[in-house]
Amino acid sequence: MANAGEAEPRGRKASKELRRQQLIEATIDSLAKRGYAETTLADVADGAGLSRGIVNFHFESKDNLLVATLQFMADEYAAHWQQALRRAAPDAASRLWALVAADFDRRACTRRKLAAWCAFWGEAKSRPTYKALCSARDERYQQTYVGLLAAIKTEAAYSFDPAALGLAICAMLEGLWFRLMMADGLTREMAHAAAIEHLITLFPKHFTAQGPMVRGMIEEQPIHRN
Amino acid sequence: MANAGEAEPRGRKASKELRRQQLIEATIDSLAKRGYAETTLADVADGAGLSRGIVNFHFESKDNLLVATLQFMADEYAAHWQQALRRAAPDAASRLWALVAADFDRRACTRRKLAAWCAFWGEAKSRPTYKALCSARDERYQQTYVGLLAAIKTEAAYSFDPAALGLAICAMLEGLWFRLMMADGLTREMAHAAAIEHLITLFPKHFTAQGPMVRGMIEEQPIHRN
DNA sequence: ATATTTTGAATGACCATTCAGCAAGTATGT
DNA sequence: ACATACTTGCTGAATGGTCATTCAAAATAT
Repeated sequence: MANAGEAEPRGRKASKELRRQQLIEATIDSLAKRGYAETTLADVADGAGLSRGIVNFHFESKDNLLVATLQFMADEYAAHWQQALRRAAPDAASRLWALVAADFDRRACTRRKLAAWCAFWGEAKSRPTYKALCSARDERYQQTYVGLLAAIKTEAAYSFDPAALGLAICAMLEGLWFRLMMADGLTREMAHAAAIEHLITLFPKHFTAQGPMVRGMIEEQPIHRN
Repeated sequence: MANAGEAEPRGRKASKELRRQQLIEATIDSLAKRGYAETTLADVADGAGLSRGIVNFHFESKDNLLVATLQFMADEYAAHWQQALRRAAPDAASRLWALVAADFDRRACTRRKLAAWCAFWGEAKSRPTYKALCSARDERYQQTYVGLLAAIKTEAAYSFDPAALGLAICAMLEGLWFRLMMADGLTREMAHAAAIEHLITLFPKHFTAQGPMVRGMIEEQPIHRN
């Protein structure tokens, strides 16, 4: 393993781990460009600038490569929103706001990544391995929302059901990602704005267009974030 | 063409149109069971109980069959929600309620259909024909929502942006369909309940758990629908 | 020298598409 | 009624192309 902080060796000296990562990136490219059904090992190898047999050497099979790719994207996504959560102010409103912002962050929400997610989603229903990976991704995420919504509910006189709203909000965020793929005129910023508009309308006591209100400061100055 | 109301002829005498429909249904079955990438003409033909060459005889190519299938599903979906709209009471709240109910209606929202939609969605980004058909489906639907939301807004003192909320609500409904595929414990009824919970929380002056309130009757008895 | 990584041609499986022929129906003539 | 020619729907074996996978040899490391 190369020392952290130093550049990895290139060319032949590339470590096994680096080569695998490189092939995973090429796979995401191919999925985004050609879709799941049209993604071939030849295309992945070409994308990585390597020869035809390389994937089977490092991953044994095409299927392994695809699973590893999905695994990587799921891990990366989880790390991203969990970091956003840690960095947010500790109150529920701020955390909720940060989670939504993370979903439309420039790093997470690229055409390339969305298209790759989309490709896996399409196959997930009929491939138990994909389905399990996608479900695991969603479940923890949704539970986090439900927890935050429950906290928000106790802070003000709302009467919603946190479990139902959590499901609906997660579905909305996923749906917005999806529409970013499908609708041509829709931008990341517009989708984020729609999600925010939604939060504000749902929880007028916690959010304004400027951001979340912090408990104890309600009716005072709203805090602007991001 | 057979007389309306009479049974179509079977076997050899089946009309061209009936045969095409039969093959489209078999295609939806195959997409739902095996996913897009694994759907073969042999599987479709077997599913229809016909021979291997049959699809090329009636549709020229696999691609034509898939486009015809997507077209059929899109038309059917549009007819379904438009009928729900016509049958609803004329006020905006009732119409909105009816649209949401239509999305989770037993006829429209079957595992089979959802899975087939899902299969197409996964490929839509990289296939312009699919993308155009899916987008056309979504656009009119979303515009209908935006119109109803604008009407609701004028009826009461809300301050939301109808365009943004319309987008978000459509995304939520699509996302819920999606989750019905992915999350194992989720039922049609639960998803519908989550969508309703959402409407109630967004527009407390128009909806209760019992249904939409009709203008002029507000603060009186809510009307129960469906 | 030995081990590891990479190459790229060969292999074999799978699958869409083609098409010659068969079967079932329909029209016309006797 | 029957026979004949013609049309249409259907079949399934053959074809050719694409692609994952294998592997012997080559290149590069230690």
